[in-house]
Amino acid sequence: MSRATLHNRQDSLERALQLFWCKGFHATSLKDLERALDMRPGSIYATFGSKGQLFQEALECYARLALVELERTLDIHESPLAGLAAYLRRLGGLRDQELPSRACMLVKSLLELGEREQAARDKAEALLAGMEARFIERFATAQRAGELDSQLDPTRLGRRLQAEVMGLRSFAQRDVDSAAVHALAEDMALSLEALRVNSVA
Amino acid sequence: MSRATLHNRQDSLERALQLFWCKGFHATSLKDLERALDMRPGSIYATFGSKGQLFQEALECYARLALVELERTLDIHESPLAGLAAYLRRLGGLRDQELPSRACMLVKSLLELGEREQAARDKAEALLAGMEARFIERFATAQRAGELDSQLDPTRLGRRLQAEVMGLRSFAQRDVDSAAVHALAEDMALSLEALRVNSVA
DNA sequence: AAAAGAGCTGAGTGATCACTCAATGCTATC
DNA sequence: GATAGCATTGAGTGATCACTCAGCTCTTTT
Repeated sequence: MSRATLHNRQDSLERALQLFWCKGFHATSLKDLERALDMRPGSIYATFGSKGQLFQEALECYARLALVELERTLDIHESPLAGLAAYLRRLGGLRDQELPSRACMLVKSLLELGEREQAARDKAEALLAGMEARFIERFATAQRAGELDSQLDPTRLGRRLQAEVMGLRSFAQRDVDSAAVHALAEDMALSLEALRVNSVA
Repeated sequence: MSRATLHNRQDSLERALQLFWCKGFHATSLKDLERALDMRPGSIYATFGSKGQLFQEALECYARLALVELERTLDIHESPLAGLAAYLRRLGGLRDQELPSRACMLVKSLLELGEREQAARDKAEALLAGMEARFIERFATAQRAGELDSQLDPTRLGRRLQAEVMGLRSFAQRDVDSAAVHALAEDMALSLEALRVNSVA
């Protein structure tokens, strides 16, 4: 019966993600979205409901991709601590990649959104909590594996790491050269590796 | 001859700063500013030129206040490293104060502004570079005072500290309780103090 | 080929955006 | 009290905002 959809939903979502990640919520207009998705307003609203709902879906899509990326990096390292350090070093290459923004979209949203966009704000908040939880989990694993002093608190370490990532990525958004970002990531990775029990060296 | 000005310029600027810091550039409308400054559009434009120029002045005002605050904290500590650690610990109390935002306005601006607001973006960029320079300077002083290993690079340490502050303040913007922010700041302060040569402990 | 049901279109909605300017208000000087 | 001159006003500018919906197009079913 029905007409076939012209646009793939996931593909449209990823295009919207690029835009929102790059320009933020407020600076992205429906005109921008129409252009990027090659869709007319009616189709956008029929598919995604509203600009706010589309943004929230984009946030979820972003966090999903970010988590996959994190997981992939962690998986190729047997040692939990080495995996987390590798994740930091990967972020050191932020300025070398072609990305919509060097900064984390969740942090951008957390800082940009106000009470009027409460739902999206809550979504960003929740997704950040999810990332934090993953970090904490990994530190707990490291502790069970004996890589980490049993007196250290995985929760504090996880939050610390999240703050480091937030700082690293915000710093990378500055107009600094690639080497400075690499050096910063390296310093952070070294600090993290210094937590290893048999590396008091 | 002329009529006396009704509004104190600096006072108006600080009101605008509150608004911009809280809501960001895009989400702050002229209606909001008219209300907060108790000025009609004509007066605002006669005094500040445009929304963008007013924002830039607010950025400068913010950075001036932030630098004074940093300087005050550094001044009451003889040891450069102790001063920087105290600055971090002060930021640990972010959630306990009544502020427009826990996050740094310069970082918020850096993440929010795009090419269309290039001038304000450049301003935020420059002011962040100024803060970084102050951090680096202090690490260099610590090194000359023998508090810091001569092999360490004050520039890298300064950038690292700026990234830590960015991360701490962004993290504080999350919906976490005050204790978590205090703990995070404490952990960062301890890391910084661990750089002291005679504290290998 | 007709009908039915879905997706798509794009001109148009009222609201709000940043901003302007002719008129007016106020004060200091003569 | 008249004049000069800057500060202030606020209704109004065109542009853009997010969003709607009646009509159309396309595909499948009968």
